[in-house]
Amino acid sequence: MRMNETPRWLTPAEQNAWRGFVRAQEGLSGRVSRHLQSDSSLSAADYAVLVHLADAPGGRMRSADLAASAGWEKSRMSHQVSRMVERRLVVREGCPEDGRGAFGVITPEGREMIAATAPRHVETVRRLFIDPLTPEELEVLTRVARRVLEHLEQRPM
Amino acid sequence: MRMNETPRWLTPAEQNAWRGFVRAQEGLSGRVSRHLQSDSSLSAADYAVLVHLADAPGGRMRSADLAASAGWEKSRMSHQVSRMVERRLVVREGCPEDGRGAFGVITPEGREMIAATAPRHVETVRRLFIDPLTPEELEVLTRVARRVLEHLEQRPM
DNA sequence: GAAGATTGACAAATCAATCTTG
DNA sequence: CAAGATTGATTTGTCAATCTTC
Repeated sequence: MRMNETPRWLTPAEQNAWRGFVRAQEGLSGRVSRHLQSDSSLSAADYAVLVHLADAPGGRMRSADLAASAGWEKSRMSHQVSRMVERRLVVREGCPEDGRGAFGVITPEGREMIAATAPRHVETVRRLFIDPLTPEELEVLTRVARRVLEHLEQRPM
Repeated sequence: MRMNETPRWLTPAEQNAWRGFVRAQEGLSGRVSRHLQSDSSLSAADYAVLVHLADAPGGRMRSADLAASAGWEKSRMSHQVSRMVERRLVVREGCPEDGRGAFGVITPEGREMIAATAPRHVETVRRLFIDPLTPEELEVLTRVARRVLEHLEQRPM
């Protein structure tokens, strides 16, 4: 358990990177969510689900795929979809080939909602995230994100 | 309201940057939280509060400062502190100069907790976040985070 | 019994409303 | 009545347990 080794503390620069990274994303997501909510009564979670479904062929996806595409736990997606079903943004349908499977399917109301919301949402993201950064910074960020995500996937738990 | 302008959609590269940024941070924070939780029964939020208090003179901070230092809403911090008071990690104390004010003060138990937890936590952050990135990337990330945060602060709401 | 998915109980975050002192 | 802070109601997320089909 290596209890008696001196830990390698983070340098101030490393701390700034870590805390800044976390806080910048939390701040951004929070702000974007509030804009979304007040413009459209959609949460960021609602929006994410609708985007993925709208892009999918037939407006439908298997639960597990939908969860994976958003990077969420299955149970989180299931709760989310349940709430969206109540608001008629989505419906559930069984899977003919595999009786265990289930589809989430976007409704016409869901499509209307996202069509009406997307333009302002995109503007918000552009204004708060894209605009203040240079193209090079965006590129680095993309690389970094990909690397971090791959690294996480390689390490189970 | 500019309803009939065609919105400037995000390019694929811009989408990747935005989604990647959000997902990388969510993935990282989630993983780090779970490590923390299983190692120590502290949540990431608990840890953040304890770190700030432990660093502060007298192990104490005014509620508003504590909230600001974590970048949280006051009410979130208040709920968080209440839960931590129940677990004896923190106590509340009144402010002599200003009767409205309140301090959060770390307890000896709180200090023990964080001292015991910090080494493994730091290792986790290093392994998952610092190690897979180059120093240049960390630097860019820090700059980007600072810029984004400043940009957010300038725009109220 | 394992895969696919949902449920229920609980913990945490958000928002508006409230309380108290200046 | 404004500032500092907390509370309560509601929504959202997490974890373990369950249900059903393969």
